[in-house]
Amino acid sequence: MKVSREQMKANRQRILTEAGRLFRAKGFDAVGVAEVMQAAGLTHGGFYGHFASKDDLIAQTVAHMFEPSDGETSEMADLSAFMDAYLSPRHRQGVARGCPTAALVADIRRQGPEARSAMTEGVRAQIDRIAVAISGASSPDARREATGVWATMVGAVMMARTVDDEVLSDRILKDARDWIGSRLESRPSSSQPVSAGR
Amino acid sequence: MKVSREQMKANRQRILTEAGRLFRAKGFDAVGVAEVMQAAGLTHGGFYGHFASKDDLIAQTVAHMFEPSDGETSEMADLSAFMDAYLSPRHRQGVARGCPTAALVADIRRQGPEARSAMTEGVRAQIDRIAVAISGASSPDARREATGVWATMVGAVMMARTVDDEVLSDRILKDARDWIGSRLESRPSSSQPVSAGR
DNA sequence: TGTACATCAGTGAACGCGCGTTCACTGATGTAC
DNA sequence: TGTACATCAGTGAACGCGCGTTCACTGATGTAC
Repeated sequence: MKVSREQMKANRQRILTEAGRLFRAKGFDAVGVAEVMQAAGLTHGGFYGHFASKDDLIAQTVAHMFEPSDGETSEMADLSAFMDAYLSPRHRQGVARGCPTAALVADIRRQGPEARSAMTEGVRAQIDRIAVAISGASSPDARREATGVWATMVGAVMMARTVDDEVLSDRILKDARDWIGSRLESRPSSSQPVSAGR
Repeated sequence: MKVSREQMKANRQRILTEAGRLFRAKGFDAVGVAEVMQAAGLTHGGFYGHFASKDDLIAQTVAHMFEPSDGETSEMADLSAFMDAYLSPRHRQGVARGCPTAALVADIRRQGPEARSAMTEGVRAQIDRIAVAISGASSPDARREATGVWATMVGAVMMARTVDDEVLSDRILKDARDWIGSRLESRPSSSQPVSAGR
C-alpha cells in the first residue's frame, strides 16, 4: 500500500542507516538487499522504488555514512579525547556504529567510482580536521602530520579487530595511542574537535 | 587422469599461490573456486581432492601467504629500505603480490578461526621483526614502537589504495613515510631486515 | 469541506544466474607378481 | 625387467541454494472537482 511522502522519505533514511550498520558489520557482499530491507522494516520488493540497484545503494550508503550527523560540527573538539575513544576496545567492538573508514576502506576499493569518491572526500576531510586540531590551521605541514596520525589510527583499529588474541589486540590499540601521543606532545597544539562520521 | 604424487603436490602449491594472488586482488567472496582452479591450470571438479571446502582453501591460503618464502630470512635487512618499498606507489599498485596484511585484514576479520589465527601470528611476527630492526631486540619498548610503525604503514597503504585521487594517494604514502621517519630518527637504531610475507 | 478516482509505495511470488559442491567417469600412475 | 591391474588425481556435467532483480497486484494517499 502507498505511504505518505514523508513516510517514504523516512523509510529511505531508515534503509540507508540500516545498510550502513550492516555493511560495516559484514561487508558489502555478505549483506543482501532483502536483509537490509527487513532491517528497515520493509519487504525486499520495494527496494527498487528507492534505489536503482544494490550498487546504487552501496554508493549512497557510503556517502550517507560520511555526512556529518545532526549534532556534529565539522570541527574536532578535543583531539586527544577523540583519539582515546577511537583507539579504545569499545570502538574496536562496535564496528557497526563505528568509523566507516576503518570498517570499509578495503571493501570500498573494489566498489564503483561513486563509493570511492565519497570515501576519498571522507578521508580528505578527516585529515583536514585533524590538521586543524593539531596546529589550528590546515597548513601542508599540519596535514603531513595529520595524515600520519590518521593512518596510524585506522591501521591500528583494523589490526586490533582482526587479531584473535585479545591481549595483543588491546596492546595494539594502546601502543598506537602512545606512539601518536609521544609524537604529538612535543608540538605546540591548539585543541579542536573532530568527527569520525556517523 | 591420475598424475604423479609430485605433480599433485606441485598442483596444490600452484592452487595456493594463485588463490593468494586472486584473494588479495579481489577479496575472498569475489573469487570463485572455479576461477582459482583455472588460474592453476586445472578444472574445478578436482578442487575437493585438495581441500575440504572453500573455507578450508581460504584458511590454508592465508597461512601460506604468511609463511616466509624460500629466499627470505625472518630478519629485516634494512628497515628504512623496507619502509620505502612498502610505502611506495609500486606496492600500492601491486596488491596481488603485495603485503597480505594490507590486502586482507578487513576480509580476514569475517573468516573462520584458522584464517584469523594465521593472520594473528603474521601480525605478531611482523611487529617483532620491526622491533628487532629498530632496537636490536624485541623488548616491550621496541615492540611498542614497532606496533605504531606497522599500524601506520598498513593504514597508509590501505587508504592510498582506496582513494580515487592519485595526488592525494601519493601524498598519503609520502606523509606516512615522513611521519614514521621523523619519529624514528631521534632513536638509536641498529639495522635489521624484515619480510612482508610472500 | 466532502467525494470519486488516479497515483504510486510497498507486497510477495517468481525468475534466472552464479557459485559451492557432488558424482560418475577417465586414463595415467605405480604396485604386485 | 616386464606385464596386469588396482588406485586415484583430475574431468566436466549436473544439482541446489541464495541472491539480485522483475512484475502483477494491493490499498492508502492525495488531488480534482
